[in-house]
Amino acid sequence: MAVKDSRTEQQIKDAAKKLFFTEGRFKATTQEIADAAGVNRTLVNYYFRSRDQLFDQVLKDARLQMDSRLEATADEKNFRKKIEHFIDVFMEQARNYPYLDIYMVSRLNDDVEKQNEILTDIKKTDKLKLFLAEIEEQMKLGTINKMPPVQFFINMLSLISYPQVMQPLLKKVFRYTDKQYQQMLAERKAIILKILFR
Amino acid sequence: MAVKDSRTEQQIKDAAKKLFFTEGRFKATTQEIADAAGVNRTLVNYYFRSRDQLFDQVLKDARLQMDSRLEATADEKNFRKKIEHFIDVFMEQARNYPYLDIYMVSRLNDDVEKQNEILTDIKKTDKLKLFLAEIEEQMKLGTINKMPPVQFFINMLSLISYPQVMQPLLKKVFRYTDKQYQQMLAERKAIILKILFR
DNA sequence: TTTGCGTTTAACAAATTTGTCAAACATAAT
DNA sequence: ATTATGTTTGACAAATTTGTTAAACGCAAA
Repeated sequence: MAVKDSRTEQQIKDAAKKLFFTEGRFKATTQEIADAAGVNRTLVNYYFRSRDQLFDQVLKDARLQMDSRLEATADEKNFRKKIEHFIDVFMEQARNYPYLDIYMVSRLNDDVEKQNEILTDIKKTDKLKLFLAEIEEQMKLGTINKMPPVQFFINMLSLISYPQVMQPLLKKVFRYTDKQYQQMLAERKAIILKILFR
Repeated sequence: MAVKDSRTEQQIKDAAKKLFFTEGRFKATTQEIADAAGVNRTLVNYYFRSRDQLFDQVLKDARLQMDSRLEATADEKNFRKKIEHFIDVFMEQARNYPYLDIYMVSRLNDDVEKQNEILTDIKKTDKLKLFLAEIEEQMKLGTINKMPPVQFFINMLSLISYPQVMQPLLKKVFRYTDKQYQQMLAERKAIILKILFR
């Protein structure tokens, strides 16, 4: 009998993820996704039944990605090294999937009423709680400036992600070539560290 | 004769801007916009000819808004006060139109090829150049940490805007009520100032 | 009142996007 | 070679969204 193989299903999902998360083409149609995957459009229905179900699969992946990112705590005792590791992970993520976060926000805004069930039960993970506690501890130790730990966390996220999300616009504002912008982004790890550690 | 009055045209544009910039409903249809404006859908075509032309008008407004924001330099001699004024302006803007920036990015990503002419000639304004020069000067004076002035500017933008853009998601992650989140945002001016000024 | 002109509306047409289905296809097992 | 099972395709139907048109409407000037 025929083997239930076919990487088509994955190809379609990957194409959708690339369009949404990497290229920020939020209004991509199933036709565009199929084209990007190099397959016939009806295969989207064959494998996912409907456009919405494909989108929900993709959203679910985004959510898992975010969860795992929030859990991405290093087995590093040294706090500064741990933060460095966080920045590396987040920056790499933001480089590959600059629009992942705002895709999720966008989906949240789309429904408003429906409150997409995939995004309902997002919550502080245990690791995140532990991390926030550790941040607070380090503030007491004086390694970093005192503030609500959540603010420290949000600062870190902001400084990493926003320049990636805004890349198309900021490139125009500053008249930067792609190379110049990447160079600027590369400089940021050190700058962010300096900011976070007083 | 009949007066060429009718605030309908403006109502439609305002409704679109609210949906796009304030609510982040990027996939809003003309029907939804008309509903939000409380008018018949065909009036969109009557006043703007086509959906795309309305969207371009809205985009043009966004662009003007951004331009004026980049120009929003205070007649303030004291550098710190000037930065405070900037933060106030940007925070207020981000509060009213949290999705304005990413709407523009989204539009830039939509076309890719076409390179929407409305967003082609965005560039460093003179005021922005002057501001960057002033930032550099202040670094020499030691008021703020040394780094490429553009990085200082981007840090400021990131710390202000990202928490607003990500509000729907971060509210879930941290299990914050709306009130708690607004409280957290309100705390940020002082925190951002502390970060920017060493 | 009537005329003129801009505005609003509903019905309709066109365009775009999504979903269905039956037939063709591929390939491994019989 | 034939069969069985999963995959792919094109043609078609349905749904959604956008655009057009002619008629109705409102109101001020003649």
